Amino acid sequence: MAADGTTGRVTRRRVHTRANLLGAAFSVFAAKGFGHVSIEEVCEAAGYSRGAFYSNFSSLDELFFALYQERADVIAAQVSGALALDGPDLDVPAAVDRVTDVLLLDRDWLLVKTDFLVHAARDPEVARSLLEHRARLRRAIADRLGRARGHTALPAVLGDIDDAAHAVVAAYDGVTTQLLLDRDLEHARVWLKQLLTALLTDGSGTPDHTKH
Amino acid sequence: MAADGTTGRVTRRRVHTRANLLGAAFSVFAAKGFGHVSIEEVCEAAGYSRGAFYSNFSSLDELFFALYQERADVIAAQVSGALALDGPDLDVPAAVDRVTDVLLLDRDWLLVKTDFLVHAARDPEVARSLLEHRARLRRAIADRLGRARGHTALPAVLGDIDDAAHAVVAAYDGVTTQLLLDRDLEHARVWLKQLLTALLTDGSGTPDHTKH
DNA sequence: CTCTTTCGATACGTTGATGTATCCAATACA
DNA sequence: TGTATTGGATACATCAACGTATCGAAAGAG
Repeated sequence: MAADGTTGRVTRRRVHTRANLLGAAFSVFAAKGFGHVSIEEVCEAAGYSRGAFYSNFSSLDELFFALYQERADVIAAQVSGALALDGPDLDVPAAVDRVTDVLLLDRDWLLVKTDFLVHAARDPEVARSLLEHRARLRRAIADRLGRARGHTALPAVLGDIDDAAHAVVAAYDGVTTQLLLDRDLEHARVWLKQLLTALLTDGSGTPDHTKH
Repeated sequence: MAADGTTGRVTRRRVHTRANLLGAAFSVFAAKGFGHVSIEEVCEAAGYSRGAFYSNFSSLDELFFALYQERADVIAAQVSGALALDGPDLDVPAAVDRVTDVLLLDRDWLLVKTDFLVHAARDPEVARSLLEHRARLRRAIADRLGRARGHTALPAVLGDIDDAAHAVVAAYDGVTTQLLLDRDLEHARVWLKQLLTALLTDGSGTPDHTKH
C-alpha cells in the first residue's frame, strides 16, 4: 500500500530500492524486450523479491513508463546541453557533431526507446506522453536553430524552422532504425551527420564523402 | 510431424489453414503486439485449435518470421510496381506520390513491421534477413533513381545514388515513427513527400507549403 | 532506547499458457 | 469407391508467472 500517489509518511531505503529496480529493469528490458520480461526476472536481476516490486509499482507497465520517463529526461537534458554549448550564435556543424554523439551513444537505450515507441503506439495515453516529450525536444531544436539564421540559410523546401526541427527528429528516427539492425555505430554517426547537413544547409555543405 | 522442412507427401487444406493462421496472427499481432500474444489467442482468432498450430509451426517466433516475410514481399512488390509505373524515364514527384501512398497505407502493417524491427534488433539471424530485405528495397529505389538523372540533379551533400536511396529509406522510417504516435495519416503523407523532395531535389522543388 | 510505522520477504492459492500424445475426420490416390 | 495417409481436435500433465495476505525486520519519531 504505497504504490499509489499518496504521500507516504516516511521513506528512505524505498527510494534506493526503487532506483535499483528501475536500473535492473533497464538492463533486462534492453536484453529481452518488454513483453518478454516477467516481473520475477526484474526482481531477480535487482536482487529483490516480488514483494519489493509490488510495494513500489503496481504493474510492469507502470514501471516501464517510469523508467522511460526517467531516462528520457536525462537524454533531453544532454541534448539541450549539447545544443547550448557554444555562445548565443549556433555553429551548426559543431552542434550536429555533439548532438549526434549524445543521441546514438547507447544501444541499450535505443532498444528500450523503440520498445517504448511500439508500446505507446498501442496506448493513446502513453502515446500522448511520448508525443509531448518529442514536441519538447523539437522546440529546443527549433529555438536553437533560430539563432543560426544568417549563418546558414535553410533550403526552401523545408518551410519554416519548425519543419526543420521536425526533419531533424525524423532523420534521427530513421538512422536509429538502421543502427538497431546493423549495429554499425560509426556508420550511423557519419550517416546522420550527412543527412542533417543535407536537410539543414542549402547544398553548400561538406562534400565530405566518407563511406566504407 | 509436418512443421519441418521435409516435403510432406501431400497437402491441400494445409495451405488453407496455414494462410488462415497467418492472417489471424497478423490482426492479433497488430492489436496487441508480438510478445503480448499467446499461441492460443492466434488459434482462437483463426478458429482453430492449438493442434492445428503445432502442426504448421513449431513456435510463435517461426510464425512471426513467416508472417513478416510474406507481407514484406507483398509490400516490396507494390513499391516496385509504383516505381515502374511510368515509362523508362522517372517522374520523381509523381513516383514519390505513388510510393508514399503505398508505404503509409496500412497502420496495422506499420505496427507489425515495428514489432518485427525490435524483434530483429535482438536476434542477429533475424536482423540479417531484415537487412537483406531493406537492401533489396534500396536497390530497387536506386535503380529507378538512376533513370531520373538529367531530370533532377541530386544535391551535392548526398554523395551518390546509393546514398540517396539510403536517405529515402531513412526518411520513410522517420515518418513512420511519428505516424505511429499521432495517427495523422494525411500529415504523414504530406510530410514524407516534403522530406523526400528536400532530399532528392536541389532546392528547386515545390514550395508548396501545406500545413495544418 | 522504545515504540510505531513502513518496507520487503515468504508462503500461499490461482490461473493460463505450453507441449505432447492420442484419436477422429477429411483428403488424395488407386 | 475404398483405403491409406495426413491434418487438426481433444485431453492431459506440467510449469511458470501472477497477485495477495501475512510476518519479521529496518528505520524514523519521540
